[in-house]
Amino acid sequence: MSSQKSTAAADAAPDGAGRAPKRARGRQRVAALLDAATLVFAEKGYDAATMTEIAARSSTAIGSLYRFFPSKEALAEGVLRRYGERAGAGLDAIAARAPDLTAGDLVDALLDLMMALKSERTALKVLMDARVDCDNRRQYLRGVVQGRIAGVLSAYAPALPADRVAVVSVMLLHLMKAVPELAEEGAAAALIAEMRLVLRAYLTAAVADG
Amino acid sequence: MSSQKSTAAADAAPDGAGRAPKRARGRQRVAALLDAATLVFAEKGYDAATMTEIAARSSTAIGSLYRFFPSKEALAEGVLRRYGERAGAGLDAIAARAPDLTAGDLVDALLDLMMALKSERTALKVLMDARVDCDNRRQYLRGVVQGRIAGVLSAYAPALPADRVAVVSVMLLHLMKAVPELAEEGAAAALIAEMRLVLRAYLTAAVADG
Amino acid sequence: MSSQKSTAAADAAPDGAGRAPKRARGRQRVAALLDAATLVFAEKGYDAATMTEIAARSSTAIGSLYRFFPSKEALAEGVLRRYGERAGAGLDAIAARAPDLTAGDLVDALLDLMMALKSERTALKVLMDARVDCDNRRQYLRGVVQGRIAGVLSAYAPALPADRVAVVSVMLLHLMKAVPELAEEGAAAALIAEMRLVLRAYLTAAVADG
Amino acid sequence: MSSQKSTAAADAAPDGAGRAPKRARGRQRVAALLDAATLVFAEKGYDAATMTEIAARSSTAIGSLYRFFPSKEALAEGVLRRYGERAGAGLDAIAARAPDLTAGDLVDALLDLMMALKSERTALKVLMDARVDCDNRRQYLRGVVQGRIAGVLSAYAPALPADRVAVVSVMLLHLMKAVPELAEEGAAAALIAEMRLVLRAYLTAAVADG
DNA sequence: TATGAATGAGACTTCATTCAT
DNA sequence: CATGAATGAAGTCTCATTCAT
Repeated sequence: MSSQKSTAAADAAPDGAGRAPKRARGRQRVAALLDAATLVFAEKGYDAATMTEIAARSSTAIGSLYRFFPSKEALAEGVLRRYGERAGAGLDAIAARAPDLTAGDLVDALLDLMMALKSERTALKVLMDARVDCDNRRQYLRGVVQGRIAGVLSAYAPALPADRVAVVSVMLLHLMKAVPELAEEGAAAALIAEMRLVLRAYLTAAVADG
Repeated sequence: MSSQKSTAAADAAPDGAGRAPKRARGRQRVAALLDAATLVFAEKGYDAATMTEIAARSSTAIGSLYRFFPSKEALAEGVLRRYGERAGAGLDAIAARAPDLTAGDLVDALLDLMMALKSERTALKVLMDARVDCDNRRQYLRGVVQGRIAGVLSAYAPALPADRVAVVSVMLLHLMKAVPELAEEGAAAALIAEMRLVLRAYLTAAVADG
Repeated sequence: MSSQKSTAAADAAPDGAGRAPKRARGRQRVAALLDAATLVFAEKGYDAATMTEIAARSSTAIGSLYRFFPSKEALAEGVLRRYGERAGAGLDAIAARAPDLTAGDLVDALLDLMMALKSERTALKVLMDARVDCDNRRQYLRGVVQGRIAGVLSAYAPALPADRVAVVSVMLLHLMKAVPELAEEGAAAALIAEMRLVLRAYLTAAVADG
Repeated sequence: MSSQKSTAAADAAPDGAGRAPKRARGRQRVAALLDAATLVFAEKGYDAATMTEIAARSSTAIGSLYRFFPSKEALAEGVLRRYGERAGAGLDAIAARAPDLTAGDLVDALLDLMMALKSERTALKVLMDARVDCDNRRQYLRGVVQGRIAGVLSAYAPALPADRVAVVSVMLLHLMKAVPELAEEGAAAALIAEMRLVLRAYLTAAVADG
């Protein structure tokens, strides 16, 4: 609103309202870059994906891509981080409702979340498999998501002892990882339904035993 | 009886006894190459793995690697094929014993096989995800292993209707895929035990329902 | 008038005058690459010529060479194409003057053109012999040059029947091909003079007979 | 005739008659190798021709090829040398008959020889263009053939002064070089006939002038 | 002596990253 | 700050040549 003077004479108003649009534009750009990166990583794999294609897919100059993400690894990290945020938010939302859910509803909620993040999951798998930022990022993400699932589980079954929560939540995460792949098999619907049974049976048994 | 060939692929000399050593050395070399390739693919991923490193790890000149596997893709196919053979053989052996096994024993047998193939499984995952020989080999392997699992299931529960066998065996495969990853987590032993529970519960329920 | 661009391809900036320098530099770079390629192909032959040397000779990074010519074959095609353009232009110019020339003058003009293109001719020979882009480019070039010579001949001797034009122009082309090689022999001057005699005699006889 | 004992017990009679068959076999082998080499060089060009293919085409083990020709360059030199011998012999034969021939007959004889050596000429061209054994062999061959043509010319026209013989024979060689290429054009027959005219006209004029 | 598996230098090509404009 | 041409390290693959059998 306040300025289209994108090229010259833009160095007034150092902070307050002047740079807001700039920052907003930056955010949009970052989002577009992450979208494109997620897409291309998922399609081609980490190594085969090229920075040039990612830039092109988001209509960004390659130089600008490097301004926001100073390396391919940083870009991958960005994709991973955003996934972590989204998955975390989804899991937190489920955790909030967990106390009032039946086992079946809880499983449905988790499966729905998984399906919603399906495209990002593919990119995620590729990036985790690529030996990129192996230890730092991987640990982090694992921790974030794992911890959130533990949170959901605790909220759902407050009586479950901590050691069981740890084991069961890891198992739940691993079981849910299979969902996006099942969704690509021939009989996707039947398999997802079957997975719902598996999860519900496991969850019920785990909570009862605990 | 007369040989010390310790490595693998040990169907001994059915040839004219003339230049057995030559062929034997070739087989050893191929096995060493596949071992190294499996290792490096698992460590680095398909693209990041370099033919040079695979050659070096098996103490082979790069030219010799290319004599046996004329391209990186062919090498990946070799790794996949060998995995298919080993997994197939293991599953067939289990299928033979299946009629006499309890659910718990069957699950144990499957888990043991999975653990035995653990290192190869990691390479397998990477190679299946890589956009290599996508359709031909992937379909084939999937078919071979999937079919073998269906065979095991049929042998174990002959009364299970065909459509259930199909769905349940796909689900079993996907569940077992998680095993190698679980084995790399912190509390590996507890997680494997937990997976045993999951599988036994699912298998029992599936057979009872069917 | 305002420019020092000494190299070639000097059809000056018909663009929007905005980023002329960028395009001009590209043109210069392409010209330098083609010059170096022509030289190296001529010296070493197609296969023995290395992209690395061609890049080095034109003070270009290997990556830049590949930006302009995405493969060795494309580079060879570029060399061929430029030769075709230059030879075509030269022959067209001769055709325009042909009606007013004596046989001797016409032969001189053709020989002069041949000598002017001498260095490119050597590269051309090598590239035509190489089993590269065999059919497409080869046919094309042959057609362009052959057709232009036929044009010169028709302009010079309009009464010559079409079938004779075809045969005679092919023969002229083949005779002229020997010129660059003669120029590298010991007694170059004498041989060129001799070739002038051969051509004049043949041309005169052919036109008279026809 | 004297022995079929090709495998064993052939090490008696160290020199005289015993090793004759061995030597004969060697000669055959060399001839087969040169034939294959000529063929493959002509087909693929010097660089693209592989020692392995040349060995295979002559049913020779690669190691044996290297026993007779210790390098690819040596093999090329062998091909060139044999061509020189054959062309030299042919030209000598023509020289012997030259005094009794008309210009037309002489040209016919030369063209016939050229056509007879056509396949070898192709290999020759490829090898001369490849910058192999550039100076030594090339000079040699050029000298041998050039000298022989000069011999033919002197025999045909004893009155021609030496300096003219030199120039005319070089020109004749260069004109004849075009023959194999003309033979591959569309209207081969017409072009060969045309070339006969060119050569006869040039030869007649040169002898008359001289 | 014949054989052909083994060797490794070096070619073509790609692409992450930089920096002049 | 944006742009995208330029850079060069590194990867896959070939093939002349050697040498153990």
